[in-house]
Amino acid sequence: MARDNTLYQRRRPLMQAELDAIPWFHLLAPEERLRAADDLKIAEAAPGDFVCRVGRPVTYWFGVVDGLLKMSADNAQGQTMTFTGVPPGGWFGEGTALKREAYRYNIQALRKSLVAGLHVDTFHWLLDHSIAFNRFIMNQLNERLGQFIAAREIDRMTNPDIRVARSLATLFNPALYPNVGQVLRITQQELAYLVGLSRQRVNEALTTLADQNVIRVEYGGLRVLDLAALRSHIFSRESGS
DNA sequence: TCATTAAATTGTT
DNA sequence: AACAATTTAATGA
Repeated sequence: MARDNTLYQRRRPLMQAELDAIPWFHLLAPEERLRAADDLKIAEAAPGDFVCRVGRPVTYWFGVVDGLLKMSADNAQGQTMTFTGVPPGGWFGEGTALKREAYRYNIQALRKSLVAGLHVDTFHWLLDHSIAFNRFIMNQLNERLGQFIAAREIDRMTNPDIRVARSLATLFNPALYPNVGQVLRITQQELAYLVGLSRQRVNEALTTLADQNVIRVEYGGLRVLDLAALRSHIFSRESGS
């Protein structure tokens, strides 16, 4: 498909407000910021557009400025397995960028999104020059490792309510997605795609979670009231057991 | 700014 | 999967 080329064609430099939406940018020293800002590109991705594909050589380290992306991979049986969503403020691909290898997963826009890219060479330059940037990357790798382990656990769970809750918890991870805050812009349909359930079942799970004051359902988004409960609470659909 | 209309999203069967 | 109800976004006076 010619679809992922459009991302290249529409890219442009970032505006100040978009730079402010990059969590690691303000960690840099002035001269490092100049270099980063000079290299950073941004492009709009339409729903279904690929930001990167499995097997392609790494050219950029990507981040979500606005919108919502889906991280997935195809297993040996040819089925698509979704790892996680990437909400605003999330940066990904540092593992493969570090090794200059090929992408190990597909990243696809779930809705119209603004995606920023930092060239791998600049990524390495920042690693060589900024301790703060190194700390950011280290923390990022550590958090994501935890996420992947959690994702495996989620996959083994049968209870849809818990699956939805845990998946939501990863999206509300403040370390990885600092721009999400208390309210995550995501439709129930989009969440259904991420979790692998029907929209109806997701709607039912969200209602249950809302009844327990763990979240609040809003139009076009969700507000988290109790993140710890989202991560760990055992939900019983029956009345007080 | 307000009223009307279309589109998107949600709640329910 | 389909439908109605609700919320938001877009349009134009």
